[in-house]
Amino acid sequence: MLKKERQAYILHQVNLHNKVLSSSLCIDINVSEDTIRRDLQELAEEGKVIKVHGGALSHSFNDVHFPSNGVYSQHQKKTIAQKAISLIDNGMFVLTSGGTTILEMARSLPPQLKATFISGSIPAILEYMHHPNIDVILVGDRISKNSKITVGTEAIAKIKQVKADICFLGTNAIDLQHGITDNDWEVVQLKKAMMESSQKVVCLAIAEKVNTFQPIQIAALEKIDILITELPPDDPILKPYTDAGIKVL
Amino acid sequence: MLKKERQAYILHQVNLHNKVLSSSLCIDINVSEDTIRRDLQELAEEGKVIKVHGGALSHSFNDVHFPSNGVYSQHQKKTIAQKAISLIDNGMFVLTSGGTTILEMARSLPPQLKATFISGSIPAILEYMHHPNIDVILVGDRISKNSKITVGTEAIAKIKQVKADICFLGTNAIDLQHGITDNDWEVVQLKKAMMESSQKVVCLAIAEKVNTFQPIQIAALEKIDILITELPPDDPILKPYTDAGIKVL
DNA sequence: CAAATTCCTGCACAAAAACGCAGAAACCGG
DNA sequence: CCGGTTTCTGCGTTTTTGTGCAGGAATTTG
Repeated sequence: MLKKERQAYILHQVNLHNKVLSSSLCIDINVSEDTIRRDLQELAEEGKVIKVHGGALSHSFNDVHFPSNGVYSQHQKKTIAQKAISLIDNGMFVLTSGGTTILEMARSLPPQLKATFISGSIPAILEYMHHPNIDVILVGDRISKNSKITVGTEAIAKIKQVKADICFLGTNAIDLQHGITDNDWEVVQLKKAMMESSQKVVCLAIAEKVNTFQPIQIAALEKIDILITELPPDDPILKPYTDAGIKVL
Repeated sequence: MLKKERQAYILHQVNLHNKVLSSSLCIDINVSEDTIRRDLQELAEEGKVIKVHGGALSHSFNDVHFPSNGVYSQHQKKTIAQKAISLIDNGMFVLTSGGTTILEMARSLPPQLKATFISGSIPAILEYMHHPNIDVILVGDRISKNSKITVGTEAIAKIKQVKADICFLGTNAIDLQHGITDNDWEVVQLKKAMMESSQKVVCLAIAEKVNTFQPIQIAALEKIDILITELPPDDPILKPYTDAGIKVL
């Protein structure tokens, strides 16, 4: 990996997460801690980041508010993202839906991962594009402006042509009775197609979405292989899902 | 293998993968590392790539690309954008390529315009998405990270299905002898398809691109209907194009 | 205040760049 | 066809750059 490339990656991470730990960086990129420190020092001299003990901060972080946590339950989503990423191996074909949890996953992908990601979500695609080693396939069709993903028969047809290894669904609602449900007809059609085109189906859901439901059903519980929340797998809330044969992480 | 040939290959690799290692290049092409370095140096001096220790990077890495022209030439591009927009009427189907000039046009679209825009350029799509009255169709396929547009046979096939009213091409080089030319093979294929699918073909080019050429031809001059630059239509530089039957704005 | 990180300095080693040079190929004007 | 020039390429050698490692100093944290 080239020096500039590495620094671009660091900068990207800093701008996304507002902070970065040199320890986690040197695991991600797989270089010595010294190299990371030298990179951070250079970036700091160019005024791109603010160097602090143990890592670096984004410049915008210096300003007023303290946005990272709380508001969008970002911390929980990061936990979920980490678990999800452990399921991805080099060379895989990965289908993803849209949504903020998926976005968090996209941002946290380790840079040395080589895989092919397929999606119709514009924000997710933007993240995948920044990644140095990921091939990106964009599913085309009409764009739904409020969900920022491509929807329509063309998109569904394209997804059906794919045979992906794994599929990650940002989940708006899941419960025992209705399975996974959502409130946008077109998004539901897409997610159905994605599930059919994948060997494994993984649902990402923050705990507050568990045991809630929405008007339209995407699929019954049996169709789900893995469920990921920010809670430990043995949390009592998740027990019924484990009992239903779903692997819970 | 000829020098020019080699450099075109290098450029293509950079445009595809965003980076090249000089070590891998000299294995691929089977020349000494010195030759590669000299090629990279030349390309860097022409501003085609950014040379770094160990290889070269595409411009999209460096945050802002200053195209030899100190001030971004944004003013010229705004002028071009205004002229281009005057060609769009309500209800039209509009095909657009990528590039900064197209982007400037996308930003300047009047909010009451109701039309359908079709493109594979991610930055352009982002602009269209923000527009209140425009329907956006995204052409899907593999994403070229450097040019940030979708490329590949799927994308071309989709474009060929379209019958658009007008097509706007961001133009890298145009001259009397070679017509419009470019340096990325995959982008060239796309632009060709777009021209064939449109009733009218409009080229947007800042004046410094006029009377220059690149290795790969997109189309001869005769295929162009309208040429837009920031200069007044009667500027002597543009006279030969008017004589060739092109409408110049 | 004590333990654990993290940071800095100097150093060593490897990879890549720069430089000068020489042989080979292409070009060109008689 | 030919001798001279230019361009291109590859090979050593030297210089620079990038990276990791070991130690001691500085800092955070409990």
